[in-house]
Formats: sequence, C-alpha cells, structure tokens
Amino acid sequence: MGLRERKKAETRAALSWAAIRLTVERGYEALRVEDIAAAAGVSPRTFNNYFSSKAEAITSRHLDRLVRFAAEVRRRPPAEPLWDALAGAALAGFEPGPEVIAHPVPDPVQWAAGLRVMVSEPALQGEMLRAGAAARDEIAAAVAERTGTDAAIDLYPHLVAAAVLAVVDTVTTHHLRTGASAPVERLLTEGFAMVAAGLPEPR
Amino acid sequence: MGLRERKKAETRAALSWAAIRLTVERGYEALRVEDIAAAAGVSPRTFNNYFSSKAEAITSRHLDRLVRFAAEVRRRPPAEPLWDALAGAALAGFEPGPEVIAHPVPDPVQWAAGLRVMVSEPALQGEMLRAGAAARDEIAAAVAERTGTDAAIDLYPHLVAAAVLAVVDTVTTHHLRTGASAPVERLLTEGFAMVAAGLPEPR
DNA sequence: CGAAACATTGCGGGTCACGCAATTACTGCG
DNA sequence: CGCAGTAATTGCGTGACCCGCAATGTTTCG
Repeated sequence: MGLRERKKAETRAALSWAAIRLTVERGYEALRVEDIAAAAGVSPRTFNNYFSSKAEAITSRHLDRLVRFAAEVRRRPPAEPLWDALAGAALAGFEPGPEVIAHPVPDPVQWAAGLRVMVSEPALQGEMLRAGAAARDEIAAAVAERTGTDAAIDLYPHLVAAAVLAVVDTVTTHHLRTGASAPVERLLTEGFAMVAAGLPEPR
Repeated sequence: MGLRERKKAETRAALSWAAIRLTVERGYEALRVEDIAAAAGVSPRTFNNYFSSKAEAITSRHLDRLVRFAAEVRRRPPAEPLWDALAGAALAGFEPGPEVIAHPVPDPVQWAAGLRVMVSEPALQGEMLRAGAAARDEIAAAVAERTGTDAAIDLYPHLVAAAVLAVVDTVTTHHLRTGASAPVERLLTEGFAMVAAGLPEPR
C-alpha cells in the first residue's frame, strides 16, 4: 500500500472517529459537519468526499464491523456447523480490537450514556440499519457458499443473513436498554441458541 | 370523528399517496417536496407539518401496515400457537385492502419496475428500516403479552419481533429481486416455517 | 525527470427542514 | 345562535447540508 492509500485510510478513519466522538459528547443535532472536518484537520468540503452525509460517517465503523463479520464467516472451517460458525464469528467481532486498546475511552459511564443518546437519534437509526442491509448481501453470499445454496434463487441464505443481523441488533439494543446488566457475550450466545432452536414459545 | 380530524387524515393520506405515486413515476431524486404538496393541494410548508421528510412521507404506509400487523397479532385467539398467529397475521396483512381495490394501479408492470427503483434508493431504505424498528417494539409487546414474557427484561420477545420483521423484509425483497417468480404468500409461509424450524442447514 | 492520475480545497447553487407569527377554519359551551 | 378557544394552514426567513465544478498541489509510474 502506497503513501497515498495509507493517508486516505487515515483521513477516513480520523473523520469517522471524530464524528462518533463528537456525537457522543455533544449530541447529533448540535454537531456541525464543519466541526468534524476541523477535528480531523481537513476542509468541510473534503468531508463530503469521504462520506456523503454526517450519518454515514458516524455509522461507517458499524458497517466495517459487519463486513469483517462476513469475512470471518468465510474464514471458518467449512466442516464447522453453520450456526456455530455464525455465533463464533459474531463473538469474535465483539472482542475489542487493537485500536480500542490503544485509545481507550476516557469515561466509560459517560460514554455509554452518550451512546444511548446516539442510537436513539432517528437519522442515525436509519443509517445504522442501512449499513446492516448493505452487509446482508455479503453475509448471505457467505452463507450460500457454506451451505451450497444459491443466493440468486434460494430464500434460505438471505433468511439466515437477516436472522443473524436481527440477533446482533436485538442483543446490542437490549444490552444498552438494560444498562449492560448482562455481558454481551452471554446475550449473543443465548440469542443465537434461541434462533437456532426455532424460537419456541417459552415454558 | 369530527370534520377536523377527517380532513387531517385525508390530507395525510393524500400527501403520502402522492409521494409514493410520484416517486414511482419520476424517481426519488427528481421529485421535489413542492411537487408532492402541489399534488395533494397544500402548501409546501404544510407538507412538513405532516411529515418531517420526503422519505417519511413515502414510507408512512409501510409503517402503518406494520402497526396493523402488531394489532392483528394481539387480535388472534390466545390459544393459537405463537408462530401460527404470526404467520397468519403476516398473510392477512398482504391481502389488498379496500382502498387498493378502489384505486387500482394503472400499469402493474411499470408500477413494479418503479417500485424496484424506489426500494433501491438509499435514503428510502434507511427510512423503511426505521419504520420497521419503530414497529418492532409494538410487535415485541404483543409477543410478550402472548407468551407471558416481559419486554423490559427478557430477550425473547424482542428476538421474535426482530425475526418476524426479518422474514417479512427478506421475503418482499426476494419477491422483488426475482421478479415475482413466486407468490408472496408461498414465500411468507416458507419463510416462517424455516425460521420456526431453526433455519437448519439444508440437505 | 516528466506526465498522468489523484486528492484537497473554495465557491456557488439547489434543496431541505424548521421556528415564528399571522391568518383562517373548526369546535364546544353558554 | 354567537363567541371564545383551539388548531391547522401558510409565507417568510434562516441555517445547514450535499454536491458539481474548476483550480491547485501532491503522489505515482514509466
């Protein structure tokens, strides 16, 4: 990777990260695109060369994570049962990456509160979900590959992809809603188990 | 319902319907809010009293349908198995209502083509999904009521709601993608059956 | 080293969402 | 019936956003 591409990736990451951090700190409405650009050290116009909207910048990390999830599903040994692979890939995606360890959040409590405010922002919800939809095709393709189905004609791989995203989504929402009363890992495992069991009525 | 409320509902419906029709005819980008307002016979400013965005106007019927779905789930006899009730409610929601019969689409083929273009519009995808998310809580509450779970603490009802929406979403997308090669009713039935069976690997 | 490819930036235009205040229309009560 | 209160519609003005375009500077590659 040449200097050019590296700088581009850095700028993109800086913009995205600044967008998230500032949104958590000040709220979505109060945040101007101008501020994000300033925090990343580029002009406002450049911001729009990387992201076509404020919301997209904020949710781009979410999309990245989902794309990595799809890649991880592909990476798993083909012999592994499908749902084990899916649950495993999801759990792997929630381990804090090296960049999070390098730049830890200053105040976790305040951060979580800001996150809650952020995800309740209408404009961001739509964009988040859109990122999920974009990743869905990728995941469906990975599932199709594993199961010998055809994403172009079979309903199955798309249904699995949608179900997986539904689990991840529901779990994270639930985790935030209940104030992190249960660890994400446990909720994820439970969620995948329930879906794989057909979500039978309890009792 | 007094004259006031009726006119309000009419204006709302007229705006929403005009927004959909014009989007299908001309495309999302080319359509100005001004045009929608004109087609509904109100001022552009009034449009924003009813809907806070072009996208919201277009997707409002989708949201209505999902809310009716939740109501239908509540209406079903409590003795009915959960997944039968969910599938039944979904199927009921796809029967054409009286207003569709009264105002049929002029050219179904062209209409379907326009719909495909419409749902591929990024801004609308987000808003559609947001409508789904809004309805999710409603559905989760209905499911919680039926199953004796608690939407405030249990993961189960939310997971079921998300899964149901995933099925409906996937089926409609698949239906459009494959050019209506299979009837929606059959796809829906299949989808619900697969999910209720835990989406086992085929073969 | 030189040319081509590419990123960044400023400028300008078109659109959009919304607060505010005035006008008009409906509602319910005496 | 009339009247006061409540609510809906509208025009205007503002701030923000997204993007096309062209100029400038930087990296890449032959």
